[in-house]
Amino acid sequence: MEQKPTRVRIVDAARDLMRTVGLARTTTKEIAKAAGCSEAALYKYFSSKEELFLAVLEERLPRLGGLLDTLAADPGGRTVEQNLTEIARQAALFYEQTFPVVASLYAEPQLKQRHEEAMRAYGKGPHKPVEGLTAYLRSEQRHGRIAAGADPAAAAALLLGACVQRAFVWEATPDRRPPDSLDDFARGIARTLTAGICRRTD
Amino acid sequence: MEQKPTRVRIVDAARDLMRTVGLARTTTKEIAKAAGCSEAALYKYFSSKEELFLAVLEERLPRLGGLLDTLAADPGGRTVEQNLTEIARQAALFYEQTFPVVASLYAEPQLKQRHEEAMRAYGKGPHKPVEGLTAYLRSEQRHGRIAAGADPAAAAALLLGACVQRAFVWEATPDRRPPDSLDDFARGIARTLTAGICRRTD
DNA sequence: TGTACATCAGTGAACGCGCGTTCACTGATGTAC
DNA sequence: TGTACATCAGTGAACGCGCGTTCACTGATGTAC
Repeated sequence: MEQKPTRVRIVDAARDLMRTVGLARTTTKEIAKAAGCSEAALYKYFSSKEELFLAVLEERLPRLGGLLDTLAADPGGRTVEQNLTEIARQAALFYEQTFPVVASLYAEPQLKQRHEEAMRAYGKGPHKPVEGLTAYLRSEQRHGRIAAGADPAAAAALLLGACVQRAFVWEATPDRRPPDSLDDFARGIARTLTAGICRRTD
Repeated sequence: MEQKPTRVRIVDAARDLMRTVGLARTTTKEIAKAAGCSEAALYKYFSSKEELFLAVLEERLPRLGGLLDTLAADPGGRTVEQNLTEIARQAALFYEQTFPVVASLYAEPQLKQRHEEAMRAYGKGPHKPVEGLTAYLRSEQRHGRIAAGADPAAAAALLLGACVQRAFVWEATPDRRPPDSLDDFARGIARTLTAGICRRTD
């Protein structure tokens, strides 16, 4: 059985612990134990614990950008509602993975700020999905598949907001699970967003 | 100048530090300094630092329940869109205050879990606003002011999700501020949610 | 083919600091007679 | 009115533990001649 390089094992271990026991309880001792090396080895690859955490954030958090950018360029042969359903699905999965780790940075504002600076330098960040989805909706608007008077930025905030919310609300609940399946959720919000809830006169 | 009771000063100081320097850097020494008492005094009122944090969470976090419950009982003489605009305004303010503190609990899962258990015991929790708003929308639906085929739960998730998202997305941005004013934001999402974004045939 | 040396990934044990917590104490206020 | 004692809010200084970090070291592998 092949053994992964030590650095990879360290970053993986740190990410796993951040997710399971939380940022505050993720100690160098535990990371080393989980990675199967000595604590001293951590400092051969990272100059400090903070640098290790930054590496986790930069190298082990999934992206959401791709899907949105490709859709903005080419909506494919699907309806707007179908596309929004798929976006909601992907976004909900993305935030489910990402949110607990990113949220815990609020406990360490210095780390949070360094992470944000690093993201900015690469043109990433939590505002990118909203901007990407807004761009997609605007392009649909130009093609006439979305009402001319609609507000793409508001629509993007609504859709992605619902996905973020889903990631954090239902954990605090007794059974720790959302009340509906991911597919039902995605279909429901895509449909509601496209149709609106007001009473139709026709 | 009247001096507040020591216990109040301690809890206030802890809350302020949690917000400014973050949960991880909020030490008993700093709390005592900010409250103008000795560290030993903290232990006259709380059996541990964790108990003090729980007191902050239970006694110093604002609620959102009220507005939603009263609206569900009596929508007043306003349109659905007007009510949703006001809800969005209040919710955005609420999450702006609440989110940084609650998010940081992800760094301390044990504290997070104890807090959630305490909330459950009081019938509170982050899912309450969604349920409250869903209830309000359902009552509007019964009164025929919302389309019979609409999905109140999805609509509630969209509206409140956008408010949560607003609280956490724009902090990571270079200027740390949302691109639009609170009023514009609230109006935009309420309008988009009621009207929908799809092209009308009429 | 053997030898002397260099490089490299990783370690065990220690270090010092800052943290949450506790201890023995103080000085002010209340109370019984 | 004075005295002896009890109660109470709060303190200064210390304690011990766990943490991130560093140090001197090892054993394996590569390389020059």
